[in-house]
Amino acid sequence: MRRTKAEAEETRNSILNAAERVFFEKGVSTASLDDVAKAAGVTRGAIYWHFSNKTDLFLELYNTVNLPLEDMIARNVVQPGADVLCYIEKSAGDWLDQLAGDEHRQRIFTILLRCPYGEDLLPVLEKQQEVDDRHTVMLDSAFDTARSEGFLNGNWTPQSATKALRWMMEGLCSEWLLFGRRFDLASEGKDGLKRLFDSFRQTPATAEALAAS
Amino acid sequence: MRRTKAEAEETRNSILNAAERVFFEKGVSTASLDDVAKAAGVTRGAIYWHFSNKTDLFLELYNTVNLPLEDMIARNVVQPGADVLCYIEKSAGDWLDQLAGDEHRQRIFTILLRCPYGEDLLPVLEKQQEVDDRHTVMLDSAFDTARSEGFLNGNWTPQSATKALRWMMEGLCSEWLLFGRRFDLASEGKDGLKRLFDSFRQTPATAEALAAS
DNA sequence: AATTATACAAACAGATACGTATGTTAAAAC
DNA sequence: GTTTTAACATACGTATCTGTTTGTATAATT
Repeated sequence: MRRTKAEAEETRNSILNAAERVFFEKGVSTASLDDVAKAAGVTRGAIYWHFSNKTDLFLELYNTVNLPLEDMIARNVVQPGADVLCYIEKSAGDWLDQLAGDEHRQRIFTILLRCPYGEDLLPVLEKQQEVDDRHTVMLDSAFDTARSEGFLNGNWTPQSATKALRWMMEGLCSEWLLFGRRFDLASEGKDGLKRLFDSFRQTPATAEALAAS
Repeated sequence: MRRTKAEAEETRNSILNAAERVFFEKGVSTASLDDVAKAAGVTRGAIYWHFSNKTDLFLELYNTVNLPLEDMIARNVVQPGADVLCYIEKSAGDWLDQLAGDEHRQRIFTILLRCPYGEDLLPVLEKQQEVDDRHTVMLDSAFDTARSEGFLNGNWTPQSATKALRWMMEGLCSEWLLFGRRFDLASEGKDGLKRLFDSFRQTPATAEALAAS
């Protein structure tokens, strides 16, 4: 029974939504296409009509959330004049808020964390690395601006600050997502960010006091 | 052809070693018991003799490295008198050295990071959480000693320091293990630890200078 | 109005992978 | 020395899962 174009797009989306839920609950490799089909209320025929196989379905699912992901990073552009460290901190805090409030994003991230990157999903891994690398470069330059403007404490270099921030964010999100969200991501995360950025910062008073001692 | 007890234990170990390699390369869920058997130079009959199924094999594999894991944590006991922060930092650095130098441990950790914790491997996840919780408690008390002895900087609490350290370690190791060991874990990790612990520390001179300002 | 192409469902064939059952050999036990 | 039993290998049946093929009803095309 042929559906209209809009209906077809609707089933395609329902398949993607079902795949997200099923992949999240059972894992990408153990979930079968029949599981996804049943969860979407269709048969495997519909899936094979819209996607070529499970890997393709996973890649399309990844692409649906890929753009907002990169948007998130693009928002990290440095606005001249303002305190760069405050800006980076706020940017990271916003990221946490977004993740904490968006179950869709949470499921996708969890799937990506747990998925077995074996040869066929290699493009996903490479894209992840590419995004991470670009993010690292932007953070590096932002922290370098902070340093040249005298905001960065002496025992941090731009590169070390970038790494510390990235590692902390990664560990924070990993523990929250993989271990059952056992704490408040936004509040505890932003508290940690505040303390870390306080150690990044160097108030003029402190600098003078240290120089005088 | 019945083997002697020592030979049987040998094949059992070879199966565990093969399982470690195969699970690491192909992922736990996609790897078949026949893959493990071929890698070990035996048939599936041998595996089913020594283990009841794949989940059991995985659990046994997990148990073989579980003891050294907990040893690592037990080494974190607080030695009174010495600088507690230095002790924690050295302990974390030692952990990184161990991981960087032990491919066996690297493979196990990677398997644990990527494995799909779905119902049957739930005990593994729970044990991980239990170990993590004990580790957190020990770190909390250690940082609290540091605070009561005046070593901890004012903008860090014992709990926040514990979390920052744990998140940084987790993010550091995750990125190194899951993304192809693209940097030097020991040197970069210990450098990050040094800077983080410098921000934990509060030298008497700094404290006085701050109080005078 | 007849034809065609679309959007699926249903059926089919092939390949694994699993668990078990059975066979086989040599070490232990007696 | 015979029996037993441990330590596997081999063979078997079965349940998925996958990819393809075929069927089919209806929207779109003409």
